[in-house]
Amino acid sequence: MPRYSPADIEPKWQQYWEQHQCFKTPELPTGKKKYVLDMFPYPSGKGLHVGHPEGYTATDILARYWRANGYSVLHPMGFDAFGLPAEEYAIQTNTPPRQSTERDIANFTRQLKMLGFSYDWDRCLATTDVEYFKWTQWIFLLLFDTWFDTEKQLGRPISELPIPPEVQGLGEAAVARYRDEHRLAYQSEELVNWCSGLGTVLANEEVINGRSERGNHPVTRIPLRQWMLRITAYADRLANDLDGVDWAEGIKNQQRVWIGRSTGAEVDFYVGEPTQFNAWQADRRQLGWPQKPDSNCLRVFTTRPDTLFGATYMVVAPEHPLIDQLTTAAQAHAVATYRQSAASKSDRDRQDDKKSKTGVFTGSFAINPATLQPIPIWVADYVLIGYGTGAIMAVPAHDDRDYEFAQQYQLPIVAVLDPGEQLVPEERASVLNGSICYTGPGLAINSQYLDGLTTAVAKATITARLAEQGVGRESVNYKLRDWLFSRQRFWGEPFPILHELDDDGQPTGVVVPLEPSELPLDLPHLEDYKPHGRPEPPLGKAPADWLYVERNGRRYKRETNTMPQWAGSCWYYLRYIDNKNPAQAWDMAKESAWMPVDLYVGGAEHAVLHLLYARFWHKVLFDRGYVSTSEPFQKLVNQGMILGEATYYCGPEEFEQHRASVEALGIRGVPVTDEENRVTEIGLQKIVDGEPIALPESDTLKQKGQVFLVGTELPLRSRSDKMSKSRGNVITPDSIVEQFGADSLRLYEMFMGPLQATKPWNMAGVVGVRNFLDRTWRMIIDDRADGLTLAASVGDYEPTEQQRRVLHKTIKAVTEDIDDMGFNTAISRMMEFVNSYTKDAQRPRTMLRPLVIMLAPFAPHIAEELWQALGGTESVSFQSWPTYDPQWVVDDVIEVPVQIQGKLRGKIFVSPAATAAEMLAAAKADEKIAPLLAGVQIVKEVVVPGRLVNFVVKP
RNA sequence: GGGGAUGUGGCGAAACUGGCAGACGCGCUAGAUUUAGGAUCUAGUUCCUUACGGAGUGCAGGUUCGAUUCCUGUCAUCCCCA
Repeated sequence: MPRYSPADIEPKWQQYWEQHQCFKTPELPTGKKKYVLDMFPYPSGKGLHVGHPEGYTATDILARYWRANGYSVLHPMGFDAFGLPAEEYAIQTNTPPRQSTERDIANFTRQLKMLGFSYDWDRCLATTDVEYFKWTQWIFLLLFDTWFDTEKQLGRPISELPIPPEVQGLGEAAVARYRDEHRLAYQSEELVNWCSGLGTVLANEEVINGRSERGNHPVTRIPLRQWMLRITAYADRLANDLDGVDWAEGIKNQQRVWIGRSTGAEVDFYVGEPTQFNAWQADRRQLGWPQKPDSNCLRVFTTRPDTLFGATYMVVAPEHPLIDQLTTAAQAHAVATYRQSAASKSDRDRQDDKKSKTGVFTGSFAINPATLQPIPIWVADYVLIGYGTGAIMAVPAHDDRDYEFAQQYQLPIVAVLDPGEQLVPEERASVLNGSICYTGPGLAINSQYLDGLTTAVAKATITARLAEQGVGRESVNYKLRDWLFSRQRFWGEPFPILHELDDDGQPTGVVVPLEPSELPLDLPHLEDYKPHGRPEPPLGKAPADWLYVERNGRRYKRETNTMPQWAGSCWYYLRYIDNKNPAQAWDMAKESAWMPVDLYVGGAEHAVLHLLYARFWHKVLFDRGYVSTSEPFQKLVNQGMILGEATYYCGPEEFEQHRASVEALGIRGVPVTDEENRVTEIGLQKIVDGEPIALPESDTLKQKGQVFLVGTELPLRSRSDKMSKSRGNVITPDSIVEQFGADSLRLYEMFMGPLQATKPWNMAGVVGVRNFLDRTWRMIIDDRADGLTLAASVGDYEPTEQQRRVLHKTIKAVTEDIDDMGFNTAISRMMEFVNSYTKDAQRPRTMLRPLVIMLAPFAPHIAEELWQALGGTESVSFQSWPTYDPQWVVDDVIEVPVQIQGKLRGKIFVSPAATAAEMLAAAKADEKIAPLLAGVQIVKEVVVPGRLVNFVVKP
């Protein structure tokens, strides 16, 4: 086998690893352990994208490196296979989803194996495996069986929930209802984005301008019974525990923002009969703050209770339950019309600052508990039912959105805060007379007992005052909402839940969970699982023997919603630990031996949702004693996006100017327009064999620091875009492996730049790393021989000092770089080794072997082949990582720069151990430096041993 | 609009804790060798300048003997959220 031929050696070694079970992980770690995890892929029909192997190669390098350093390494892979795309695809192709999913998984598996990752494939799983989702259902039952003890900040079994005596007195059904209200998994009527065209609810992100992103169907907001998970109960712990994990600050911050904890106050505004106000006030003063507001008041949450005196009107969300009560007969029509129009807008549209605010007056008034003055109540869609209480007190002088709304509808604006010196006098005056809005802190004015207090003190003072009166209390609010956990789709985990039916077949409202022994509950076979335009899920069409269950003489109907795609990915890292266990989700001894995940690598697009949901489940499992750590992922690294190859552009004017000469070259311009349809630049394409292709780099010429189209004066710019089908710039791993080999793909993806950075693909760069592998091959193998023969220059020679230095420096640098995940620089160090050894006519075998061991994590196939050629008998994967000898990583003479006034003027050669005095003497004696120092006064001598000498001089 | 990240040759990038800017790779130039198909080897390659030399890490300042690195301001690009 003379030449390096990845097509021959790669499948050979992949087969070898599989046959010899080289990467089989022990059930329990022996000694030190590392759990190295990739975010598992969604197996789409398109196959692997070059973005996938980027993170997978990084983790594979570390897994192989840690194995070589004596760790037991758990490095598994699986598939996140439930979800809408698979189902849509199945509908389109008229295949059962399980069938198309399994085909896609098979294709992904083939592609992953082709890249030589050292996964323990025996631990592979898919969220759609019945034996897997059995335990997803089991965890759901655990969530159903858990309530959150706010005092102890702990999830506890529902059997331990204290039942208040008044509930106890109402009988068993009331107790059951009370429990249901406190479970972490509960049912509730929620407003959802319902799209009848697609026959499903949509996430907010899938709704644009009141229509579905896919298919442009109208979307309406309707209330629907949904399963919810009480993630908000864990909000504080989810936020606080971020302090203890090693994640990028940016990601932690995104999670904190998403949780969005804010402290403020809840305040009740009286909206009842004005004559009864005094009585209500007296009642409240006596009875205190009620847990649930009575119907005579409107409860708001505000982060700025200090501005209560400036609340000149109120706004309720269009979905607010009190609207009918608040709307007067005269306004009824206007309010009804408004509510209808608001129903078709998404939350996102409603919060859009660019659009003007809309609203209508309800006709009724509330009493401001601070000023005791009546203020009008409006309905407006800039207030969301899902945030806070769905109603606000509007303080137009000190809130931008309230200000804008007040301007639009001529509502009064009263300043209750003096910004003082923080604004210039004219602006300050405008704030005080209400002609501009100020949202910062200041001193309270026009606020009776608050006057003169700072914002912080005023908040505390008024909150305490309201609490005394029983009309307010301090409160914490979160932007995080409870997790809407059900979907009206077929391709998801069925809920292990039964709904009791009465004699007429109607649900009684009693909900019964399945016993764990009844799991798994598999999906039924459905001939027709397509959406039908009504909110009833497709499982409603399941055969009666699946849908209806009888037990203890009662009839039950199964839950027909399914779980969302996120469910399966919330705990897969735990199942890998013990994926074959038929009796439990995982064995706890194994769990505590392997957890936490030491390194988790994946795309930043999952920064918030997946990681937050998984952490939430993990904390519940922790509280209930099933896992040993409170956080699942110790270190998280997000790989950057890989963009398509750079394409060339020029300005529209320049293009027109050179149009004739450009077109003469067979190159055409494609205008690129902005949102307003203006041409911003011209993309360039070359016509080759009648087909337009992106302008190749070889048609460009650099000159005087600029790039021109070759043969013209047309200046070019280059840019890289995201890979997408529509741009036609998608690069597939298959084509790279076919042309260059898996080792080249792995190496290139790591050599491109730092793992976390966004990087453009460049085919020439792949050629570069392939050349490196070719050179490495020729450094060791005789590429003219027929069999696998060592090159003539390789032998059992005594290494030179230079060779030893190169090797030991390389070991040091590569080891340190891998430890910091600096894979690009680790590769460049190995390139330097090869460049150096290629020049030597005698290459000692003992020096080459460590290099091959270091190359193995990056390019495992060629490393195995070279290892064998160098006389290795077992897999290079089992070799210990080389260590360096400190005496060989320092040179005996080093070059040190000599500067005058900080400018490089000469170089001296000294021992690395040279003292400052020796370096100074050598510098002054240097033939370039000496004349420059003659006749000037040396003001200061700066010497950094082993680094540099700098003279500060005065003429 | 808010939050985050990033700006270094023609391109991808490197630079430890403030100490020779551009390692390594691509591309390009010249030469050698060979034409077995992105071949191999050697030398050069930040820009300006014939040279001496000068300038240079988005831009404008600051701190320092010395700044890609620290500070202030500013511009641009990308990502996330709204």
